[in-house]
Amino acid sequence: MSNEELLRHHGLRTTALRLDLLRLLQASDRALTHQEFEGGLKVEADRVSIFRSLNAFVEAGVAHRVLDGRGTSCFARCGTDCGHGHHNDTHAHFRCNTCGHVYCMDPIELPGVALPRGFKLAKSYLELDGTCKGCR
Amino acid sequence: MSNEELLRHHGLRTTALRLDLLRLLQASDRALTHQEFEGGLKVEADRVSIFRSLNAFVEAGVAHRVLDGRGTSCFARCGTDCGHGHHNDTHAHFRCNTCGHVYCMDPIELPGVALPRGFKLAKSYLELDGTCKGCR
DNA sequence: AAATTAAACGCAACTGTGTTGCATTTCAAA
DNA sequence: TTTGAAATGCAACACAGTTGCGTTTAATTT
Ligand SMILES: [Mn+2]
Ligand SMILES: [Mn+2]
Ligand SMILES: [Zn+2]
Ligand SMILES: [Zn+2]
Repeated sequence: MSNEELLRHHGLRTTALRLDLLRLLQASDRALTHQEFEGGLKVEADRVSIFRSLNAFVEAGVAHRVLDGRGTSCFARCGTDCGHGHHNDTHAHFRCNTCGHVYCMDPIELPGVALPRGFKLAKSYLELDGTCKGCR
Repeated sequence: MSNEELLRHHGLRTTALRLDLLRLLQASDRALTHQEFEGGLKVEADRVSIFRSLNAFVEAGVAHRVLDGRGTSCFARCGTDCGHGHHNDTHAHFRCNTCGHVYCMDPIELPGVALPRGFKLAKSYLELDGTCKGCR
C-alpha cells in the first residue's frame, strides 16, 4: 500500500508534510523524535504542524508514541492491525544508553502480574535499555 | 533509621528542605511529582532547590525516578539496598489512567527477552496502566 | 566557641517539548 | 468550479527541567 493510500485508509488527508513524515518513518529502523523529523524533512513545515501531524498519526493508528526514557516522545510506524483509536503494538521498546535511540522489538508475551486489591490492569509495557548495535 | 540518619548514611547533608521532602515521600503510598512536593512542603523552598534535592536523592540511592507516562518525573523512596549510583528497584510501576497517579508494585521476575543481533541488554522495566484503587 | 570550607540554596535567566487560538490556505468532494 | 472542512503558519503560551552565580548554611577543624 502506498503512503497516499495508507493515509486515506486511516481517514487522513494526504498532504506534502504527512507524506514526508511517512517517508522518514519508513526509512528508519527506529523511533524518531520530533527534532529528527524536523531535521529530516524535505518540505518546509512549521514545528507546530509537525506536532499536529504526529498526533494525528497516533490517533489514526498510523504511528505509535514511545517515551525515550527522558520524557520526550518518539514515533514509529504501526503494524497493519492498528486503526482509529485502536492500537495493537504489543512489543517491547529498547533504548540505548549511549546514543539514546529507541527501537521497536519483536512482539512478545508479557507475564501476568499480581496487582494489589482494587487495582485493575488495562495494559502492560516492557521497556528495555542497554547498548544498541551501532554503539558497542 | 531516622531520616537524618538516612541522609547522612547516603552522604547527604541534612537540611530542612530534604527532611521535609523525605517526610512527604514516607507519608505517600505512591510516587510524587515535583508539583506535589512543592505543594506539600512545610518549609519555604525554591523550585530549583527541590529539583536539585530530588536529583541528589536519585543519585544517592534514597529515591528513584519514574516517568508518569506523559513525560514528567515522579519520585518514590528506594528500598534498603540502594546506594550511591547503585539502584536495585526491580519492581513494576502502575499508572492510573484516571488520576494519573503512579504506584510502585511488589518486586517481580521479568521474562528474558530475545534481542536482535548486536543489542546488549542492561535492564528491563515493566510499566502497567489501568485503574487504581481510588478511582474505580 | 570561633573559624573554615564545601555543600546547599535562592534568584534570574534560559532551554526544550508540547499546546492553543486564530487567521489563512489547501485538500477532496459535490 | 464551487465549497466546506481539514490542515497549516504564526504568535503566544504553559510547564518541566537546567545552568550560572552570588549568598547562606551545615559539618568539620582549630
Ligand atoms: Mn514500537
Ligand atoms: Mn518504584
Ligand atoms: Zn546506541
Ligand atoms: Zn487513580
